[in-house]
Amino acid sequence: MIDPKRLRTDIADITQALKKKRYDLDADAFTQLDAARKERQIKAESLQAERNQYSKTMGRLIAEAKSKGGDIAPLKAQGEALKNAFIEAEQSLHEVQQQIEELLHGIPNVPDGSVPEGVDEADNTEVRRWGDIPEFTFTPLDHVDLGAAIGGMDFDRAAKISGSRFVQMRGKLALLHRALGQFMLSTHTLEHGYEEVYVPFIVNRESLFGTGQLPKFEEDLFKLSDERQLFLIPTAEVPVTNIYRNEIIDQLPIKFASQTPCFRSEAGSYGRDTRGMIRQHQFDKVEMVQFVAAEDSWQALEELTGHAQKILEKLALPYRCVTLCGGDLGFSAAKTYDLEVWLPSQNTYREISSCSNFTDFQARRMKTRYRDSRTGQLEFVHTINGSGLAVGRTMVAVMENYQQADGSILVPEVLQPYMHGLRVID
RNA sequence: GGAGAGGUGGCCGAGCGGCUGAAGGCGCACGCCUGGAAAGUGUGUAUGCGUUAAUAGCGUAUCGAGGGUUCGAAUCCCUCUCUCUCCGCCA
Repeated sequence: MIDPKRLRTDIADITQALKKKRYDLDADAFTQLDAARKERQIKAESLQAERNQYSKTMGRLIAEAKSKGGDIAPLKAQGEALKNAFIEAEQSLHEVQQQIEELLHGIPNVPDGSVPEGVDEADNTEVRRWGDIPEFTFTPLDHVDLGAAIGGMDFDRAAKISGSRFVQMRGKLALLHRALGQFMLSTHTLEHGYEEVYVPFIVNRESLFGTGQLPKFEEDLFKLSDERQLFLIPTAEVPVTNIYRNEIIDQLPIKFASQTPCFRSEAGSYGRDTRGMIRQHQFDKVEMVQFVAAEDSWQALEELTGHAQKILEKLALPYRCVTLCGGDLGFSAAKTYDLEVWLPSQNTYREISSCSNFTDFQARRMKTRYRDSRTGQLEFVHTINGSGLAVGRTMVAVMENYQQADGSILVPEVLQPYMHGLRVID
């Protein structure tokens, strides 16, 4: 959520900045609503003050009236009149407050100045490339064909069990999948200073509101039919970030890493990536989440992106890093780097990690604060998160980049300890 | 699933219709004391919102959440939620 105070004082600047995100802020509507809010709030609060004042003297007045044998009905009637006047003012205040809130909840985070202009992913700007694109003396297969040849990657049976966009794996491929997750988690905890967390995979509306998936993006989520309004997590970002919802953190920074399954309805992407494991309703992901002081978040974003890159580098997978342009940037993010891994079968780079600085946007929604050591004031923390990495897509990348002419797959050296020393999958 | 008990400030814990943003204690901060420290002692110690030049005042809200009764609710009533105890069931 954007700071409403900032919206009052800098609305022109914010409106301009949000254009980059292709969001059209109705500044006049906000200004009018806020003026109405101010007027009504002053009125309601002064009526309430009057009423409080009156109620305080009531005990004495009633006692006096009674001792003189007087009638206390008029005293009560006056109190009642004050109450009714207040209730009316309060209702009218609530109306505007609700409208303002609705507007506020739908405004995306303001993109950072360094975010490039643009409408979609074609306008993302490349920051760096790493690794050499492998050259094959044969025509490389994609992971689906490789999986079929090896055996143990079964989309048909997954469809029978569940439907489209699911996979079932067995044997060495299931092991490879597990090894990848373990390798990532171990690297982040042992080398990058993250603490491992295990979290619920089912969350409530408040948590999804906190990180920004709700109220706008409900159709992307799997919702449980149960009356409690629970949802399957689309990313570990939701439960992990919400660990500190409604709390004051006393020690920053905090760095968490967590492996979870992620569930996405993929509504609106019907024709895209229908083949293979690239776009599934369920996939595993290792997520890194940092809570930092406001002044540290930009550095933390660079650091966290580096941690994700490190995984790709250890796996010797060629990748590039791009800065998302305004139009491609998510609702809650102020800036996002995507890491894209090389996929030989597609002869292109595909997203495998997304690392973002949310500044105080999520913290404001979650009411997650810390005490600034210099001013002693409570401030909203900044949150940063990123995939480190999407396990399913990493598996695709390993299979395709490490394939050999005979259809077997070499196991990257760093994974071998996690795979009982296995060097080749065939 | 059945029966019961409870959620009050950073923590513990009183309060059970007006004088309570909330006793008392612990913790914390600052001062005094001390050669220094401990002990002792004094003072202070929530947050949001509004107004404002102001982190000064003033107003308003908050005692798990939401609703209700009342002139007035932390205190009474209802719903929800979470925690604990006992029984049942169970990975």
